[in-house]
Amino acid sequence: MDTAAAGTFDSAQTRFAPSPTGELHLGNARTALFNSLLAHRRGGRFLLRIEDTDSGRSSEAHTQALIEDLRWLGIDWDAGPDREDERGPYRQSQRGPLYERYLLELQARDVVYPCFCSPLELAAQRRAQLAAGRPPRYPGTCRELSGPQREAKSRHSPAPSIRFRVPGGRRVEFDDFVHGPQSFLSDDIGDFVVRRADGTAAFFFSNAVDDAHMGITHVLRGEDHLSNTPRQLIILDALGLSAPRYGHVSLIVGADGAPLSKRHAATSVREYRERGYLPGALTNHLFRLGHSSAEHRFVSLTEMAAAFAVGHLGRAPAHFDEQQLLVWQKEAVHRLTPAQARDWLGDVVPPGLEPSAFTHFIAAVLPNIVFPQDARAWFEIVFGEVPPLDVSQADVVREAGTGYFAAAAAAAAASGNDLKAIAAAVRAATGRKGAALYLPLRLALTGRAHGPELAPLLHAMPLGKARARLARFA
RNA sequence: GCUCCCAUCGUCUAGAGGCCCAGGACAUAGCCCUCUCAAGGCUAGUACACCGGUUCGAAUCCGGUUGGGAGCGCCA
Repeated sequence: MDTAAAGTFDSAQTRFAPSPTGELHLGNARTALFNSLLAHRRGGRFLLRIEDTDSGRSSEAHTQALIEDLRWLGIDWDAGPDREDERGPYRQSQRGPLYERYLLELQARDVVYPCFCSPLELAAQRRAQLAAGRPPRYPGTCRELSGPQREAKSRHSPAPSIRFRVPGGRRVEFDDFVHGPQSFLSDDIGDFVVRRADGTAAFFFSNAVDDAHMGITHVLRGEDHLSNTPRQLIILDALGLSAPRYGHVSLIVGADGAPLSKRHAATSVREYRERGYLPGALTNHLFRLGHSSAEHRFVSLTEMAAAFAVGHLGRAPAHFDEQQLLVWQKEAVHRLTPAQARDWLGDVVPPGLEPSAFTHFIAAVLPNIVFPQDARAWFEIVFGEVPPLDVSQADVVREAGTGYFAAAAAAAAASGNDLKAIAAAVRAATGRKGAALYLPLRLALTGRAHGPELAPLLHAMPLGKARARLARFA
């Protein structure tokens, strides 16, 4: 879309600014991913800023969980709450003095004013406006209070909030790097709160001030912020701070097009992690949600950064399809090294299993499993007990005959667990070939008609165990 | 209600007026390979929401309709 403008994304300073009020949501994870890719694409910096001004809803536990989940995904930041630098602190709860300073400046110029309306009054007004078919906007009750009126109010009202006096009759324009030119009328924007009654800075204010202060050049965020962007532009303008470029990606929706919720699928990174999904599966899926790339292979974050194309960010909502995620999960599983697989499987691995036995086992089984749970059955089959055959399977084995298995067991004893040698011996003894030759072997050895390739599976099996399983039917 | 965003195969998407009776990836189906499943190879089907307009020509531009989404919070 903008090959000419692509250069303007070099050395992008980006950030991910979550609010630690819950688990890392898929949509936020994608935002974090895209921002990190945008920055690391061409020598930029990516920052993590925790927006915890709402002390009631924010918690340090959530902050830690957020950091852990981002790390798990493989996303890394150049500075953040755990890696402070001169532009920090990276927790908004610790940036109060900065906000206060800017607020004082606005106060001195009468750009903001105290609002004594109570939350109850405001809620009632909103309901009334909505009921009357009008936009629910702050009616400006405290906007033009005189000095004495304010003093009178403040005597018998609790602490006021501070509102921004939105100038009338102005057109706010900006060029969204995803959606193109945008234009809003300031008359459609009500005076909004920049400081809560408890003294903390509100989102529009702290978020905009921090972006400017931290040198953020590109803000890539969800489309839910698009129509609020003018407020931040107005704030920045009043403060004389330069605004970043904004880009708004479409939201992720469920299969039915409705906002993604528990009803459709798991919505947090943590849940997928607990269900055994690999980080690469999630990042590869997210990479292609609302973003298109010529890169169709399973790729690393580094490769993603190279292939990330701002001009190919989507404007239409992207459906989250678990079936597609599953494809990446299989791919991610297939790519696991034995050591990584052992970590991934965790306590599904039988305790005390020798590393070399595990390596042989995992080489055989990995192509056939998707989740750790799938490996459990194969551990049992290879190192534990073989499951009983069902009636039709037992028929196949009986039909093969005792001579078949006598030859197989003898070959197993002589050759070790070499499928080639065993199959050759059985073929010589019975003249069987193809499925008639291999299926009874598979059934006797694994108790199942389907499964991983037989040769490597057999190779992973303890020596005496394989022979004994064949001898059962001799 | 007002403001804003969006609309191409099942899904993710390519597509910036002729290169498109629409391309790719994944999924699906069939075939091949094969001891089974998976993998791999080959083949197939499936989409420009609708209605008008502009134009020699529209998926692409304009208007409307419908449908979806967001915002209008002392949430972020």
